[in-house]
Amino acid sequence: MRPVRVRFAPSPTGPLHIGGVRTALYNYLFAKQHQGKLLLRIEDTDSTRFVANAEQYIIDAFQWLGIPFDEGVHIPNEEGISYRQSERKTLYKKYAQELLQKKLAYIAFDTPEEIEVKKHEVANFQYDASTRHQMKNSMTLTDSEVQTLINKGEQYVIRVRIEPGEDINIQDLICGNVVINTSILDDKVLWKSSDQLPTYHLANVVDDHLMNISHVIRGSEWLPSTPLHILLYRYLSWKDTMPQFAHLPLLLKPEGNGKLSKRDGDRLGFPVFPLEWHDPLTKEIISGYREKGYFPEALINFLALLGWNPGTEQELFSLDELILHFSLDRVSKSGAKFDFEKAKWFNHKYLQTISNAELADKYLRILQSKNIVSSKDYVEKVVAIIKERANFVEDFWDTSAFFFTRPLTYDETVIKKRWKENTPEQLQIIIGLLQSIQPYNALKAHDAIMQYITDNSLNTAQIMNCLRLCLVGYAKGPDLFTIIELLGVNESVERINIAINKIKI
RNA sequence: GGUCAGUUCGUCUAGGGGUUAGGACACAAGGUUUUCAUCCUUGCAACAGGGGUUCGAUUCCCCUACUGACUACCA
Repeated sequence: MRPVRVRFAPSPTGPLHIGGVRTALYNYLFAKQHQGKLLLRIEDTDSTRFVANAEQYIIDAFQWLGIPFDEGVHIPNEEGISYRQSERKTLYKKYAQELLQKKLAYIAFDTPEEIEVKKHEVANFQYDASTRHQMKNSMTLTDSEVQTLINKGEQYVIRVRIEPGEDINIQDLICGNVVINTSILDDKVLWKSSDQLPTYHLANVVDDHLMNISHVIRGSEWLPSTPLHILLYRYLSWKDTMPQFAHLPLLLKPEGNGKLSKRDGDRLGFPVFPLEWHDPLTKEIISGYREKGYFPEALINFLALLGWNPGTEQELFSLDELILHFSLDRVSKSGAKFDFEKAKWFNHKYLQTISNAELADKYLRILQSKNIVSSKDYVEKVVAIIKERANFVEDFWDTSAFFFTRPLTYDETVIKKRWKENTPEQLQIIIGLLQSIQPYNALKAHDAIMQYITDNSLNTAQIMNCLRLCLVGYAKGPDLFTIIELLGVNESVERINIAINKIKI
């Protein structure tokens, strides 16, 4: 079997879409599984849609995701090969010429406007074998007429010549056998004189051939144009080394129907891009998974299972496990709706596996931005008891702010329910208990307070909730005795005193 | 309009001629807890419709419906 070489070939027209991330991921998994190579090629043959930051964004995104490429636009190589199509433009013309010589392509002078007119005149007009004789091209003009027009500086395109009536068989690794008849194909433009650039179809086939691509794994929107690509491989006498195709199902909107699009994310409140995108033109900032607090491993795990499954009940996979288990024949044929809740669950699972030290470092940065000074040791202890209730590091503050700042208000409903006339004096006794325990820790505090409650036949829930109210400000959160320990005796006592003074019934 | 493809719980999916159609997310209930979460347990919930083939179809075939992609000098 020939060495596996696959590519991810985005067009730098904007931020990398999450569907593109999945396509790249599947390419990566497939490549690694077969000890193959993954290439990053930039398909920037449409100068009109070029967006300045897009290429760097794509590179940064994969850097963050931890998907490395073996070759690509961002990786220097000794041969001086460019992986950017705009820099390979001279290459493509040669192959267009070859097709011209073989009479498998022809020159056409019809302007876009003229074709537009034709489309209005003729219903379902298509530039193909049935109509090309009515048009202005090298099949209707003589060689000298063509030459004259070119000499005059007339712009032209090179169109592939497709003859009708042939069934083209696509042996797709995911979709199976798909047959498309050439009669429905049109004579696609391969190359344009105006900018000296090829269109996607020519550039893609030429590059895949020259780069020795063994498998083309791409979105299923390409399936309909695959017959053209197959024809091109044949026309250029590359049929023997034609890559195998695998067309991935689309990612769909979470609600309703249709392809997941950029606007869905903002409308529904979740990102559709890996990283935050700063639009150079509109100055708009669109959120990304990284900024929302997703771990790249969690996003990858989630994406991997969206359209593929191992056939077992395992759902949590490391990247290495994905490489081991991934296979194209277990990729589903139907589109998958994007389930944001499940993505959060994956992140929750990953969060639990990360060390307290590492999480503390992340949390420390958030605390810093809130001008809170704290020791790493303390933050680590806080993280240890709150991480299980969080999906994101960004959730930490909401559930643990009281570890760093004193409560400013006290939950009214808790006061109403739990705060009695004699509560202050009970709390005074608890202050005494806290000040007397040696050593000062959660266990000792627990024993002392529970002893006090049982000795005096008090209502546990009432005492505990009032105490929590003093320390936290509301009636939820982690184990109260752990809070007492972490806060320390002085802070705990201070907070109780403040609360006794502030809370009036 | 044409071509191609797809359709199993709300969502992601497993399964496949005979199954109580399995799992996960979400949701609900119960347990645990001083509280809120977590966690555990349980529950809820699906083969698009119609024809065949067959002893038997969700599974195979056909039709219909629906959905999607494509139908650019965009990728």
